Amino acid sequence: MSRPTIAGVARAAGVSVASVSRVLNGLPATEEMVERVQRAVDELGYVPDARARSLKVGRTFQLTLAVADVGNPVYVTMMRAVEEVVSAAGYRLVVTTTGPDVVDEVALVRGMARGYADGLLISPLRVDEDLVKSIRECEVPVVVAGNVPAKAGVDTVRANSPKGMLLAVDHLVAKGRRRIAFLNGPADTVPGAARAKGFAEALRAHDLRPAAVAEADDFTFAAGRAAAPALLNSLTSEEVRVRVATSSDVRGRPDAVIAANDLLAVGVMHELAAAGLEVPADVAVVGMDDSELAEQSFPPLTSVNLGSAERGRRAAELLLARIEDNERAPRRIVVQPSLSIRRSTP
Amino acid sequence: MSRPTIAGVARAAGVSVASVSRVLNGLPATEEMVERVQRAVDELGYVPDARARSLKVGRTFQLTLAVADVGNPVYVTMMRAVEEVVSAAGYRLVVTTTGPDVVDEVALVRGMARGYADGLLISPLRVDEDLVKSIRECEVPVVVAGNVPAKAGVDTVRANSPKGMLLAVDHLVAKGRRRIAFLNGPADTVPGAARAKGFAEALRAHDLRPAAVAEADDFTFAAGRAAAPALLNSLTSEEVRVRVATSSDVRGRPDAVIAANDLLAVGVMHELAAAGLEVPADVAVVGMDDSELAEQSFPPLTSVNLGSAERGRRAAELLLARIEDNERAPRRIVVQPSLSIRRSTP
DNA sequence: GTCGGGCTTGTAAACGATTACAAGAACGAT
DNA sequence: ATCGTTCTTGTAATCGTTTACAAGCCCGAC
Repeated sequence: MSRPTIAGVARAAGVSVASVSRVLNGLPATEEMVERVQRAVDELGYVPDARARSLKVGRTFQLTLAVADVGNPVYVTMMRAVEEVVSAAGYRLVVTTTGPDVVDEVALVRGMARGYADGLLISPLRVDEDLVKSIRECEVPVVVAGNVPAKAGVDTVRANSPKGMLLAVDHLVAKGRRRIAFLNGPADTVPGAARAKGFAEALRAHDLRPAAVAEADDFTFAAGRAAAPALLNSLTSEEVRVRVATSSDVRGRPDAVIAANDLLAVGVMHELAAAGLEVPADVAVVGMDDSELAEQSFPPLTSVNLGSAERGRRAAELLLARIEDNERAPRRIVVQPSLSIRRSTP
Repeated sequence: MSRPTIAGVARAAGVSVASVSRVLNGLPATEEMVERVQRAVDELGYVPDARARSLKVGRTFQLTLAVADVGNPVYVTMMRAVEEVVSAAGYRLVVTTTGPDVVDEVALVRGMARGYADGLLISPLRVDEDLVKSIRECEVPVVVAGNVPAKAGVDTVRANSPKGMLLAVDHLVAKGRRRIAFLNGPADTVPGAARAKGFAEALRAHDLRPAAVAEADDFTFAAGRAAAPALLNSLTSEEVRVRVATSSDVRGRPDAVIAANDLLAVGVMHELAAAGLEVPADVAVVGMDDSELAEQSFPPLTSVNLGSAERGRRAAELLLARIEDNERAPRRIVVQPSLSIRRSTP
């Protein structure tokens, strides 16, 4: 009844456990030996126990991908890319969710003792001393998809948010928009900070001033909707000021909104529609991540492709390489963005 | 340099490995013993090896959730629910993707030898003899979120698609729609077959005939868009017929479309917009699954809630119960649907 | 004072694989 | 015929835990 072990197979085949193991691992053996073992294996339906195997060989053949929110479509893109690379290398991918708090991430990395997986690929929203420390001390190789200080000495693959932001602003400006607003996620997150900085720089490069800036509580659709009214209210007060000052065209109601990710952008579009404003005629909207949601949303969302698929792929490759050789110098890869233009911009 | 083992801790604390193990597992020990072990553990930063532990105790404390497509938002809902239940019970959740083919599912179940996880929760798109057989023979408990024959003797949690379909049709009829079309996913899948049947029954219950039926290659957004023209073409030919026949109001261009899931529904909405038709004024659209996408889409999508969160929760509970007691009689739970009305219907 | 009972702790045998090492078989060359 | 080489196979140690069992200790009761 109980599952057969290698000893059972050996007994059934009338050979030693070592021989069974050898046949199963493709080591040289005689025709007849292979034949006998194979028959016994088939007959008993034997499958090697992964636990025992990994205890002995010191590897689990599992890799963990930790993301903050499975509901964020950007992780779908990334996950697909990671999955492809790691499964080609013979690993199983384990996906876990950390939630938005850095303490959860630290706990995950700490608890990531050897034995659960052979490597960890983490995309942290917030980074602090503790997290960096726990990553350095982690017993298994860790690759970060995101931005951690170079001195952490860890492999990283990150996006170039400022450049991406510039692409978005370039595009909007080329289409004649000058009153550009920004809906960020939490500014105390790594991507939030990077995008805030990028937005400011990009506007400066065009000699523009932000039409409005708001900050959502989270990188989610709901938070985007919730924060949008603040953006809309600030529009209103801008409008008031315009009427008083009759200023240049850089004042007045924003004619474009850039959101820090696609979920927020879609949230904004809903609120714009609720306010009776048309996209892109009245207000153009640009998202970031170029996730599947960008093409599914209506109108389809112009979005900055921050290379999530490529980041996933490169990060997975880095992880595999480090598992191979833990002494190699840490690499820091930056993936360049591109812009996917769709109908939410003119 | 290398990771400390329980033997190292024992040496450092000047006690036996058994004592260390006992302290770590909370078995009775003297104050002083606990103290010494604890200090040694802290000092060395010892963490038990999960592999060795699970080899000995025969459990991995991991549960696997296998879904067909991580990009389908319905699985996000389900995954969240499952995660909550299993992590409360002290298990880690491993999510894997099977792809749309039944052979992949069979391979997954077969390869699910004890040692990778303590249980499997699978939501198969297609079910055949082989799959049922592999599930019955699987060494770890398996719970199916979906419909498999009762004779398979396996715990299942499934949705009530026909009832859900009826809710959708009831709603559309109540709003005065009579020319109802249906965009299904592949009819050779379990949900595809159930929904086709449900749609036919629901229309019959209202003495209506289908305005049009089309079948997408997949339950994805892209497949939905690709299949929509077929639906639209059939609309056109219907329209032609109407012009010729001046028939009753059950003929003519569909004034409502029900899609077999939210992704397909959103795909249809895109094509409707491209054809210059307004939702819901010209055509009402109803999706199924009531996933996050339903509220994110524009207009927000009326969708049949097939209870994915509850299904996930119940399935996880069933799995935990079966792990507890593998002899209990298999249960077959059916979760009742409800309708989430949004603005894609009048 | 001795003996039995209850605790605490240590010794050693698992769990199910892989693999170093040694022994045995086969075979060609001298 | 004997020796050495090579190839195959088996024996046993090992990975890092848990846990059954035994041994030792302290204590109170007779």
